[in-house]
Amino acid sequence: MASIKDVARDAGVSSQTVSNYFNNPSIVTVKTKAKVEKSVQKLGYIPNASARRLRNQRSYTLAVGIAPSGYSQIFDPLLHALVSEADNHGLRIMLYKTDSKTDEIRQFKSLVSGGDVDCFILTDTVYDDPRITWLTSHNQAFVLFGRPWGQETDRDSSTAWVDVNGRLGIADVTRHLIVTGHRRIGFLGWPDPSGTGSDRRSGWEDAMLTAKLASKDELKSLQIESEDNIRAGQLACQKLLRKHPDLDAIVCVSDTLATGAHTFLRQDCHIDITGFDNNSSAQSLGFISLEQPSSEIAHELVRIAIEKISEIEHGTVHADLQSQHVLLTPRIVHG
Amino acid sequence: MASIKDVARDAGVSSQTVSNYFNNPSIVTVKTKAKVEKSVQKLGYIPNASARRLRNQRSYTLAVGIAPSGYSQIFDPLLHALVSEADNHGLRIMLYKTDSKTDEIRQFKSLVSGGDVDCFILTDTVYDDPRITWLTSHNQAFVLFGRPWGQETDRDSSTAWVDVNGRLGIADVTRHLIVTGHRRIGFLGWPDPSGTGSDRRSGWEDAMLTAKLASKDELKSLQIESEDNIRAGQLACQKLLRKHPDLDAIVCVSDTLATGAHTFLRQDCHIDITGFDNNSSAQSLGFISLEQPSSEIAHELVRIAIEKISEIEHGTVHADLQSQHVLLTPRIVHG
DNA sequence: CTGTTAGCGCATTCAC
DNA sequence: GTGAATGCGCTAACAG
Repeated sequence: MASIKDVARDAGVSSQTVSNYFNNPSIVTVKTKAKVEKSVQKLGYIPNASARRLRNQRSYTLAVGIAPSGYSQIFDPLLHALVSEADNHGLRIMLYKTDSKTDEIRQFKSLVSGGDVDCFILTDTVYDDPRITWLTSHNQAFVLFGRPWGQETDRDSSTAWVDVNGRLGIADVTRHLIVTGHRRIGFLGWPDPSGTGSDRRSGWEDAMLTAKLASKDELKSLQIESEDNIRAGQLACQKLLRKHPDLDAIVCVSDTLATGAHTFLRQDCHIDITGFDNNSSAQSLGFISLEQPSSEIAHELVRIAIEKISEIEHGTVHADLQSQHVLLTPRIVHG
Repeated sequence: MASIKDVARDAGVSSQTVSNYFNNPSIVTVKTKAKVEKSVQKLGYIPNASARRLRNQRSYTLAVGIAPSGYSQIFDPLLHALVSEADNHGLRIMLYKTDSKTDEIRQFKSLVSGGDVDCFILTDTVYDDPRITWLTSHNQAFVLFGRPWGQETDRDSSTAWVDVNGRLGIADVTRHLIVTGHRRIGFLGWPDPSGTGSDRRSGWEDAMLTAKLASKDELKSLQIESEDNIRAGQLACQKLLRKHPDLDAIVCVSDTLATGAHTFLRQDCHIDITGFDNNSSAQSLGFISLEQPSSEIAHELVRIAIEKISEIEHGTVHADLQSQHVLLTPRIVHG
């Protein structure tokens, strides 16, 4: 509740000196600094956020959308990492609801006009996403978590994103299976169209082709699609095994499907299963999985957000475009 | 970007009139209202949040803590419901990190002194929680999600909370099993001490004792404890069945454990399983579960938050204490 | 019922 | 290097 004036009075200086102490420390005498420091400590002074925001015309907050479905793209650990990373830079994370893409744009309008948000973090974007169009045309900072899937054009190069290289991750895990003696490796994927799903699947295809463990035609037969839930995973696994009883491993596009496969096969089976996300099921059932590097994702997301905010503030595009398209590698976690 | 002055100029009135249009509409002429309305629409005016916050000394934001562990008490659907409900009342949800209870108090300090937050929503509280002590002594509004477990005293009556009646929910589901012909019903629970876990277990005990399906001693033997993960659930289920091969149903304290039990038993088995939370596993595997009423929880949480903020603002405790201790009933969801 | 005045807390000009 | 003004956008008190 103490204001800058209280500190100034207590320290026997003027309020602007206190302001300088925080915003431009280099121009304050060491002696004065000590006095201010003491008073700040004594009064527990913290600058008032609203006043600072009003004065600087910046909200110091990042907005993250949260979808109605239980399964939003923003997973729990990432949210925490984001809050933590933002905190390191004096930024806050605010949530807004995204019941639909049009509803989301209504939210943008309210948030932006109200000066509530400096930068948006979007998920689940597609090519020609109306949200991207809106934000761009309103000169509003934003970063995507997840590449915008679909036809790519030049115009995308100005759209910053951070994503996880599922293709590489799945290829890594497939290679791991190969070098540990597996030869007949199936794939349990999501139904098309799914950008993320196709990307991950191609990792398995890459590794299999390179290792000459299957022809392109055989790859088609060695994979099966399933909705992302345990029961569907169990059934798909059963179906795949009926077709290929000789499988010695199954790479799954998600931990949910891997859990389905694993629980269908039970312990006594010699078929190895891998998943993606390293959720609690992967840990407890002990199958190999790929962990999304939440901290790094958050780190990059916040870094780019700050860049974008600065770009918009100064009306420049000084940043290296490459550095705003970040592809992170998931880490293999052995059960 | 339009300010209240722009609207005033465009509408040919003073800026106060525009302010009144929003904050005290009853004192504005119908004719004037129309003019203002038109200009607001035309300019897409939205009041600047920071200015309003500074002026009114209110942040219009609720803070929700987010824990580092993947499994925070605040689950995804609740978060969405919270954002949605807050939005209905012109409130925002801000996240802050809670790496530890002491770290959390440091966050409080920063958030409160900075005027960033009007009310906190806490989870995972215990009796004599240092956070509660701090918030209370600093006259700061807060609501708990989840009762503070432990020894209860008078002093708790001023602490508002919203919780889900796990005991009643589990008793309901147990009764459902009984009336559908089950007699030997086991329980798969969490290890003590767990307030929530004990609460839920006692629901099963209630129903079993009332139905005279077991003596108090037998109840002890019909239950088993397990860490909350799938593998542990599988093992505990196995162990329980070895002791009681005649079980015809197992009530589980969580969907995770239910998933463990269900996947251990497989389809062909005649033993029914129930869980708690109605997560995606419950839905896909098709076992009975209890759904947390996220919308209601959010509704009550926000309602009480608003009450608390008003109490603190006016320095009164006008609210009915009963209405600030809300126990909601989970809903049975049949697979 | 409408318009004028003042100030929320801070930070960026300027003189000194 | 420090202190005195000014205004960010808004709204609660007044006066008209």
